[in-house]
Amino acid sequence: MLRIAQTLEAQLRAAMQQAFPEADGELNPALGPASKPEFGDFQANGALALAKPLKQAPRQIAAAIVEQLRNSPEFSALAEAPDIAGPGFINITLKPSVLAAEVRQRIGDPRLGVAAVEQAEAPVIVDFSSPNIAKEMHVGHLRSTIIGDCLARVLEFRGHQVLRLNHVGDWGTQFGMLITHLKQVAPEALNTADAIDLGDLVAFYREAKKRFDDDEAFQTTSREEVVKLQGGDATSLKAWGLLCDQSRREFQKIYDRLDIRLSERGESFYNPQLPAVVDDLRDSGLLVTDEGAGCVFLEGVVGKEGKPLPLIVQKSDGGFNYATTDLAAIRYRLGAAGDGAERVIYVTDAGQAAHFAGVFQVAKRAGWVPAAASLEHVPFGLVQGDDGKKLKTRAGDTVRLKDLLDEAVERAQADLRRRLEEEERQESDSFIDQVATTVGLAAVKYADLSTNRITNYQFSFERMLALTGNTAPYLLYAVVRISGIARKGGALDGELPEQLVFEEPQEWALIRQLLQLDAVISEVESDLLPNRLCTYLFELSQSFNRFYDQVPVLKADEPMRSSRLALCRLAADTLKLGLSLLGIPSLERM
RNA sequence: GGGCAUGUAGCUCAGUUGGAUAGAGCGUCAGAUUCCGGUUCUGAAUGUCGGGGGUUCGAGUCCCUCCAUGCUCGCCA
Repeated sequence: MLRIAQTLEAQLRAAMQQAFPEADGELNPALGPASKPEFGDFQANGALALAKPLKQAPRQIAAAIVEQLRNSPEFSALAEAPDIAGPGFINITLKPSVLAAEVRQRIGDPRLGVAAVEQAEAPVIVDFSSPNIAKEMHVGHLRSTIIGDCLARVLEFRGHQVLRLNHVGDWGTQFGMLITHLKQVAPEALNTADAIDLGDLVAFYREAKKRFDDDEAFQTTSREEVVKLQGGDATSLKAWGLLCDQSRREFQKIYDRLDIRLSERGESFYNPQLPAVVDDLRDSGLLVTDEGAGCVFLEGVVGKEGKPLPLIVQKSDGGFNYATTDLAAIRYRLGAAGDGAERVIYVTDAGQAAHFAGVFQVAKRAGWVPAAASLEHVPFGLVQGDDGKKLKTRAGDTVRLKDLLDEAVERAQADLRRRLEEEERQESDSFIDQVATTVGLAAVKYADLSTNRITNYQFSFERMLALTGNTAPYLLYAVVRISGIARKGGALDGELPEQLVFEEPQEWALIRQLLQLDAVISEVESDLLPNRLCTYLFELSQSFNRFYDQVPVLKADEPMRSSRLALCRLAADTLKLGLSLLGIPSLERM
């Protein structure tokens, strides 16, 4: 309905201009969706803002605008006569014939009325997931991976050329630590593939980190090891390559399971560009050496004792750090010699907000950000347990992502088996496996996506797997119900009747909901808030269930039967598309 | 101490450029079922939108202040 909204907006603007030519320039219809169904489809609040400059009562202004609209044949073709309500709202209700025509247009359309961007222009980069090599993926990677994938899917569906980049932590101090430690305790791991398994590697990593924190000599050796690696030392590079390969295969198992596609381009990719980044900063006069480190002092950010806060781009030992890498990445991603992107989206936890603000500022001051390009940090909150604290295992360890997904699927399966028993249903093991896997993983994804990402999020298997409420199972069930109608003889892809006939309020409510899809997707595209899409799909499911409960489909007479089947088809297609944009596959039965 | 974020019903959370009587789910209570999968639907109760001030015709939304919680503050990422 975006197209209709745009048309109405233009008509309202013209009506305002005709009614109040003297107020030209500040006329804004303030058109939005109606705040309640009883107010119609749209409401225009523009009359209220004009009260002061025009020195007239807002209702009087609204009346003058409505008068113009009534005289407009173009407006009358779209909408009923508008109402004036409250202090001066103009309520607009679309004609049933217009809504029915919109429905008809969407049926069978693979894009369901969602426009694609004009041209495949410069790419959009979504930087997400980004685990660290030599570590297992844990609950801390969950949100970035799921949210980033969803945003990428939405942008891709809109027709953007999306680069899904996995900025893995495959470089830096951590490798110095790990390689130094392994040289001493498990040297075979540094020249033989898979000499030790990943679980052990993680344990070694923990030990190395502990030594690094406690032992100054070890710290120095580790730093030297980093410099060797960054300098291209053959032995170090080989060891590094082996560790990366091993981790990469483990990550891929998780990505395959979650159906997530990513192109790996780790921190190491930017290594050759780091000296040039610092040189550029020096040439542009931004670089200051302070306490032996290469710094760019940030504008508008004050640290302790009123001193400006530096962004360190070269450590006093000559090494580079993550700020340097992130700057190199920006330069490469936005630069014509690199990706030439127009928008770069970083999906990382909110704790890094200050870091990105600093890096973005320096990149802009260095002139690496073209006017048309944008850098956006998409922050999200912590995953917390039921106790409101950071999620941990009972033993107090970090929760491995694999274990978390396993448990979700196991719980979904136990729940399914119990229900099958209660209902005395017989299903094959492969059916049970497939449904439990889909439901379990869908529940994890949906629970994460359905809350506003900025706040912390309380993780609860029980809540996310619940069959009622705003959960993945509830949405999946709505799709299953429609499939049920198809199985019982309702050909969903049958010929459309000459005229679609709708007469029940539940049908109109469902139609209005269905026609919101394009507006919701465009909102997610700009605000990068997947929970808006979730809310929409949940409300759509509710509208459908109300319709399903109160309006018979298969038993109805023609032409209502065909019209209702068409609504079912559009509802199923919309739900399936919406779920797929969340990264969730649908089921025929469950 | 500085910066950023958060604070909305018993619980988990929505609330889109400031707009009509602040919403939903869960839970609670009361109902519905000859019917396409009841994993459903209908209805009820529940609020100092953290406190206080301000701007405005109008504030959960913007500004100031205070309180609480979390994150962060120079060589990890």
